[in-house]
Amino acid sequence: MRDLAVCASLPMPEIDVLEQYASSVELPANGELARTGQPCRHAYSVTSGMLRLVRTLPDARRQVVAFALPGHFVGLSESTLHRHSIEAVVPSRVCAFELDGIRDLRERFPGFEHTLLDRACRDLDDAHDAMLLLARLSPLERLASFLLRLRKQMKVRDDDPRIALPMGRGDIADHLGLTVETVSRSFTRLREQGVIALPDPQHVEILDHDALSELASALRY
Amino acid sequence: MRDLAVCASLPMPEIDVLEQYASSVELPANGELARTGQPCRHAYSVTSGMLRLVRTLPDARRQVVAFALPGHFVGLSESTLHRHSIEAVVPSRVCAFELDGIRDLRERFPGFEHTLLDRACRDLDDAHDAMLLLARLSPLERLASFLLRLRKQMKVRDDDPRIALPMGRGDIADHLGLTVETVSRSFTRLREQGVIALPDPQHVEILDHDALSELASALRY
DNA sequence: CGTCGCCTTGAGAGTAGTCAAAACGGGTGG
DNA sequence: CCACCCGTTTTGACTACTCTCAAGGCGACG
Repeated sequence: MRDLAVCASLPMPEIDVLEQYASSVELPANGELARTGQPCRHAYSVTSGMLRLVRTLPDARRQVVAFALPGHFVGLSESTLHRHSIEAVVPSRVCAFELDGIRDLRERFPGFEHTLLDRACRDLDDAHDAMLLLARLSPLERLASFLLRLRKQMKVRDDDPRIALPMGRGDIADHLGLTVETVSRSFTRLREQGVIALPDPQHVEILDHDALSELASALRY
Repeated sequence: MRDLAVCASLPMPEIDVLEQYASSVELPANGELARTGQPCRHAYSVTSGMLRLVRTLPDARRQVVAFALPGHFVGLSESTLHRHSIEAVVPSRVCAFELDGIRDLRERFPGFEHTLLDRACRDLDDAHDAMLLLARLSPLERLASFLLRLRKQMKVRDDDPRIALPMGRGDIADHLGLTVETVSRSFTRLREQGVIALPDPQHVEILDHDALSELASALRY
């Protein structure tokens, strides 16, 4: 509990308070943590695994608004209803906080609010990056940007060229505003150009980091 | 000063404190308030007019991340460098706050932080809406969504069918991830279908609100 | 060994982009 | 008052790219 990133700003006694409102949740792959339209009851901190935030249109068009890795905090919103579903990409563990508790702590402990605001600002910057990506980048550039961002978020050693892709091609497509086919073709093209290797569909190995960065020029991570 | 939306949560004495850090800035049309890459020194509250937040790629591809109307608060970021330019769409007046002052007040007055967090959450929700729009909507749907959102933000009377478009077609295109030509053609198509009227390029009149809402189905404002 | 789901590859169609030119409007100077 | 110029918007013809539809490969699991 005290290892959670959101708690970094809290002194011990406050962590105990927060703990009263917290519960650990185990999710299988594709398990649903929240559904669009439901009232917001909890906010979540990812402990292990990976979540996806998904907005779906009536006609099944889908947008994966973000992937949440361990350390990420999700679920705060101005709205009282969930604006997107929250689902597990792979078996995951999250820490669920009752919003009442969050509110309570926000009021009683300014440093906590401060931490949340910082994170919100970062998420906002990320969302703006994503907007540029979706609006103006080619499929190849989108994929390159995505790979580099994922690599950075995974916090792998700088000299490790391997990236694990826990999510399927469909999730990547719906995150990058493309179709599965185009994502697949883009992977293939990067491989053919010698920029990456694909030992298997869930693993990428960066062969030419400069070329990849060049493609992702728009969004430097 | 005390009319500014960000001050709503502040009691009188605090407003006086904030005022010490504040200065009013007048901007001509297309005037620059901040430039990408510059260190962040101020945050801004829009008093009158309209701002645009712009990210530009080296090869001149542009993305208007957001338009800011009176009441909007812009400039908070995790980063110490501006991630986008801030420019006036039309002659505008803004209230500039030194970030030091903001930081100061954030620490000393929790309610202020709370207000900022709420606004950040709303901005984040908006950005997520924009992502879905950019990733999955057709040009016509994008334009319909844009018009309805703008109308809502302008806070016009519900029965007033007129919408003013202070920004040019280029800005709209770069906001919706399209080209000027496609934006123009989309306007024309909406007009031909009797959904809107275009008394002049800067003014839209909604003739068939239901049809427009239907097109914007994805994003209800 | 066969089935199922996911990923990849292929061929064709449709949509938005590109390039080019014409309309429109506002402002300036004759 | 009119002529001209410039920037913006609109329209048109064509191209190219991504999506769609369809089939084939591959691995996991029973």
